[in-house]
Amino acid sequence: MNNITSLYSGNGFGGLDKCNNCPVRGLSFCSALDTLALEEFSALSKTRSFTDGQLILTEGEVNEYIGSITEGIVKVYKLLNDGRQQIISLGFPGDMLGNIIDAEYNYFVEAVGKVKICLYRVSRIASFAATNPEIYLSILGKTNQQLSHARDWLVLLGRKTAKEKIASFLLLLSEHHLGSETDQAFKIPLKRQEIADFLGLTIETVSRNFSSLKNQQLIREQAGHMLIIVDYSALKNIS
Amino acid sequence: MNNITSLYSGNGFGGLDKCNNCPVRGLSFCSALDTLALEEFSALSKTRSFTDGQLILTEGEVNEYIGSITEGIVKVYKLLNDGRQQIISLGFPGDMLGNIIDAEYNYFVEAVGKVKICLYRVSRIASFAATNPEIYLSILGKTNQQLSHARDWLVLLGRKTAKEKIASFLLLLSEHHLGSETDQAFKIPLKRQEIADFLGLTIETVSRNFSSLKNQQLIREQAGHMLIIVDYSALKNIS
DNA sequence: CGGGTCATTGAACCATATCAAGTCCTGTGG
DNA sequence: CCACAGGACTTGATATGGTTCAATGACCCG
Repeated sequence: MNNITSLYSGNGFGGLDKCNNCPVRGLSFCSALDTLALEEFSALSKTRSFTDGQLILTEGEVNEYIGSITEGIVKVYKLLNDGRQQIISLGFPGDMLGNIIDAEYNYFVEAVGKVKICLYRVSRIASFAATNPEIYLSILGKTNQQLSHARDWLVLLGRKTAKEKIASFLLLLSEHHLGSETDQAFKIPLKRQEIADFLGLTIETVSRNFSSLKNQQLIREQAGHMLIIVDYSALKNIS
Repeated sequence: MNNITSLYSGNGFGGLDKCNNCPVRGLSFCSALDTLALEEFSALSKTRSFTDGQLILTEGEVNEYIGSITEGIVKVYKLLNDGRQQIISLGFPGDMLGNIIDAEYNYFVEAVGKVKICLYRVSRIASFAATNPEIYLSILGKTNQQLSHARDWLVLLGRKTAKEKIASFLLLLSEHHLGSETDQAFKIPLKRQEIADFLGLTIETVSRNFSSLKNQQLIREQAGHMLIIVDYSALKNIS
């Protein structure tokens, strides 16, 4: 076992330095806290790292932690009995993982590349909230955002064609500027099979539509899955 | 205009009687409040009724109210430019409508049959929460539940076949026991077109799969869209 | 009874899945 | 630095589930 539970151990160094240096300061659900509350809150956190493909949370496990992604990308997915898989969401830096409501966690969460997460015990959130109820509002905000994204994806899965799905997916990625600051190229973090599982397609259909967009000169792909959107507005129209 | 905004006017009679007689007492997000808080909270509410097909909330409107469904069913949906429609969720008694986070509301909500809703101004929730922060946790719980349902539906839309979708839909309805207490038959509240828009299918495919399930003797349909699930476990297997 | 909406059914078509090669990367060991 | 092995991706041929188009049938309400 080297999932979230077994890795939660030892003391974090806590304190405000940790938060002030945090790459997602201002994005995470903790960002709503004032300086005083943040100091107290940060003492409750532990930072953990995961490598590509590592399982972070599992369906059915006791829902003991929530976390905030500080670095990297995760995929959240569900499985059907026969192995069919649906990726439910991608988590980017600043996104919240887990929830403080359910007794059991209901999804699989897996690191896509190198990932760092700032973790809190659900039970400690409750006691912290006794004096800092605004943390609930903040978590509610993150949950509401996830709901909004999930519902957008419902429209995509239910009513969009394969090409529209691919275009929407690329635009989603481009919003998260995954490349260097200077370059418009960004890395596609998912494999074709994962893209397929995210868009409700097969790997072949994904591949064909990538090729088609390349032929239409709307995108270009470079070594190492680096993508350049050549015609942004055309892609937007398609989506 | 006779949507939610224009109908919010006049004084509710408030007080605990209202809540004690409420058909969704114990289901709604207000149920977490203790007697004292509930009395205060209920004074903020107004009850409004809607008839079949009436628009309750609109995409783009100022997000001024949240509500709790006390009677009836609503459909929450999104539209694409070209008119394609996806129903995002069905709201049943006890379910929350709207949110207290966003500045604008992002969906269309329409009454399916006769509907009653208990309404609160978002701005009043904020001031109420100053002394009763547990209301946030309660709203968070409802939001989390909606997220969970949305994610289940992502799997359905992305990875299930038409027949699996229909079976899942019928089981969803059966969980909400829409019929009389004594009878196992329940009413299908949606038209075929609406079912199609919920499941990401066409009306014809929905119809064909209903027929097929009838031929297989797994379900029966009576006058007025009353449905009987003959073989519950077979339906469960399919889903 | 008659007109409209809603639902069913049939036939043809098509977007996507499935099956099957092949090619291109990428990391590894020599 | 090259050879090679295995996985990832692409492309082609074929199959098929679901859509589309069209006609008919059932039901409800005036």
